[in-house]
Amino acid sequence: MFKSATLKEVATKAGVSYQTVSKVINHKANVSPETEKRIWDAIAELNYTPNYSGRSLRQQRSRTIGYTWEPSPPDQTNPILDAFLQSMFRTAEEKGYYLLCFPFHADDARMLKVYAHLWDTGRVDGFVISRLNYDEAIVPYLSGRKIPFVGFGRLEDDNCSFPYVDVDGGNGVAQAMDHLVALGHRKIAALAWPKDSRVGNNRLEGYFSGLAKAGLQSDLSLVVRGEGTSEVGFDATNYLLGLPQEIRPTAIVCMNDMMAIGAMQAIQKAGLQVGRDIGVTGFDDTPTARYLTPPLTSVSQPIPAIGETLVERLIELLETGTYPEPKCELVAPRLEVRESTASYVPTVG
Amino acid sequence: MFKSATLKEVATKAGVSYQTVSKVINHKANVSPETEKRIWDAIAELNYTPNYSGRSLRQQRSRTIGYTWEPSPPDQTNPILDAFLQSMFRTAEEKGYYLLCFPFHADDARMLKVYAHLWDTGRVDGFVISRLNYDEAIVPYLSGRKIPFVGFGRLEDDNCSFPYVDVDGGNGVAQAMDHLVALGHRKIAALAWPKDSRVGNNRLEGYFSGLAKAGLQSDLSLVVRGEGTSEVGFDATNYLLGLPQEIRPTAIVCMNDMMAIGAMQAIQKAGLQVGRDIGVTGFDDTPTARYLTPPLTSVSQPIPAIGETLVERLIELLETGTYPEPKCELVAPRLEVRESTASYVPTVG
DNA sequence: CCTGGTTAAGCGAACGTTCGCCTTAATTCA
DNA sequence: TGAATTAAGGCGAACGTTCGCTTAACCAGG
Repeated sequence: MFKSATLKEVATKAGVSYQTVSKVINHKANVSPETEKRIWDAIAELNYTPNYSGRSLRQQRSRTIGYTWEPSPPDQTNPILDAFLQSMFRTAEEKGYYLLCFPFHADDARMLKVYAHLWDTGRVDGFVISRLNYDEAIVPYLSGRKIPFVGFGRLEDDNCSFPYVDVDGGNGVAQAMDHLVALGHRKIAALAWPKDSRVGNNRLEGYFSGLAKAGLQSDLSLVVRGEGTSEVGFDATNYLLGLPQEIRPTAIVCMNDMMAIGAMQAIQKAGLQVGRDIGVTGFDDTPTARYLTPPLTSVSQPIPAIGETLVERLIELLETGTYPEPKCELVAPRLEVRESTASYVPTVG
Repeated sequence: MFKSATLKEVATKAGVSYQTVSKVINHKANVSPETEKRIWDAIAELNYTPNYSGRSLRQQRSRTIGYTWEPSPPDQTNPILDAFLQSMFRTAEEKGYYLLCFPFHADDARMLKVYAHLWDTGRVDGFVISRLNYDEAIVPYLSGRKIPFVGFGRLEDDNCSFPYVDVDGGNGVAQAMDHLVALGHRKIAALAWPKDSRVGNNRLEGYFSGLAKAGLQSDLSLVVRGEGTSEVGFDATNYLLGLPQEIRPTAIVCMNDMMAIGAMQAIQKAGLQVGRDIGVTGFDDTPTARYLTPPLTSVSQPIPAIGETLVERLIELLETGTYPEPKCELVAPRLEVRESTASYVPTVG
């Protein structure tokens, strides 16, 4: 391992004290132009790079951000992970920071220990956290210890007690509802997540507000809940298709793409055509959504922008000590209309 | 920001010098049992955690591993990313290391600068690299500077010039070929990647070796190349289905799942049944593979084991300075047989 | 000729460790 | 009894920075 040159070696070469070199590098110097040039020349010649450990020891900061996430189950792919991570890495690097990624542990106590260790050792200056759900233990822990963090997602009924950026899932689903209503649909079902999912409930609100806005009655027999898998979507849709004609839905709004995929399979298996006979919308705009037959209309989240915002805000918090305004932000997703909701022919009922 | 206690505070509390505390922590001490107990008690009471910067400054090592990867294009999902990262994080943590993840830059020179910066500043002790292709600039760079690294994947014709773990893609495709031949297929096509893809060519070798093993002639008009997207798979399959009956393939071996998906769509659009009329195999065993209709037979890579091995080897290299044996390793993938290759009825030709 | 203000740079100290050598007192052995 | 050995722990130094105070030289104004 070849060590890089140190301040002292640069100083010797330039004929100044090493502290002066430090000042020049940090643009805090009061030096003559000639001296400064000599110093910069020496730096270039020796290929000097400031040592990270020395710097962070002195400054008491690591310029490192910690992040972990709950891995997808082996039978699913996290469609946003790659873009989310890259956007955070890029933003951080631009500001001289890097991300330290650490493993997820399902055991809360174990997980908290890892957060604590990274902080106590001074390996990180703060955290980005995601997968916020009702029972999140990490938020009170970090808040209580005054450890800086920003969240991707918020807690239930949280009145902005910590800085976060979240997708307005309700808004997204409401957009899907508006779209379906405009196409002429009047009986619309929802495939929802279990009741203990905060994200799921938030999205589902858009379903009800969409109904209300269109002046439609909500019928709870048209709301089916389950884990967001394609099997659940398949089974739930079979159930919906078996309902009596007068209440059978002409469109199905799904809280994620996996359930939408299952719904489409069930519809096709029943001999119906997705889009013309029954409209289907998803949520996430998974990369595969556009390759399904027919391509799936889905709500798309601005993931790269979110990653960027999160990191920017955290760094600002770290460097100024105050929360940037607005402390909490809700960003609107966008509906990507495709053929799974095209060419619906309303029957005058 | 509450600082953790320091060695000195612990020492004061225990009534010894702070260097002695350090020795106790590092199990290098010659101290009486009573003193040791006093020290451990003080450590527990003050909740002391060794400072990371101080330690790495002194030891001249960061216990940090750098990793970056080429992000998937926005219309695709990297099916192995999540599992690969988590397996590396876990293994590293067990050994007291963490991963520093940094952004990918398409510009080689820019990318090299980031690697150099992370190394020169002492932020990382070594790297894991992936996406090895013919023109990989990073391998000679790191080798030349004697910077420790291990690779996921190897270079063309590389006689183990650096430590790596790679999937034996040819073996995987050969398994698929054996399977198809056993089912009675005699005319088998391949959907391959562009010629400049090392990974793609490696997989394709399994196609030719599979043909040879079965004593079948290879027909280059049955090998279609293109970017590994579902569109390419779709178009290529349409072409194959249009071939005259005597050479038209009864099975299609695809070098990834995306092309297999396109192939299945083209087959279904032509009114044929995947599995019974034409067999299709993929590669990657994407989580969605099992949810396609019909479920896709695909070659599955032991990703978590690879991540684990890579990190273990790198750490061993870092700590001992020598390459662990075997320096280079090729692991065999496994064929997951599903319905896309089921119930084929060979017609006596 | 002295004062006070710049300008340019030096210097000591500190951040929290680890490492190797040194000291002290007690013990052992001939 | 005196020298050699051992156990237990102290001490100085170093890793590479940054920070704040001091200093030396120079200059203009009274």
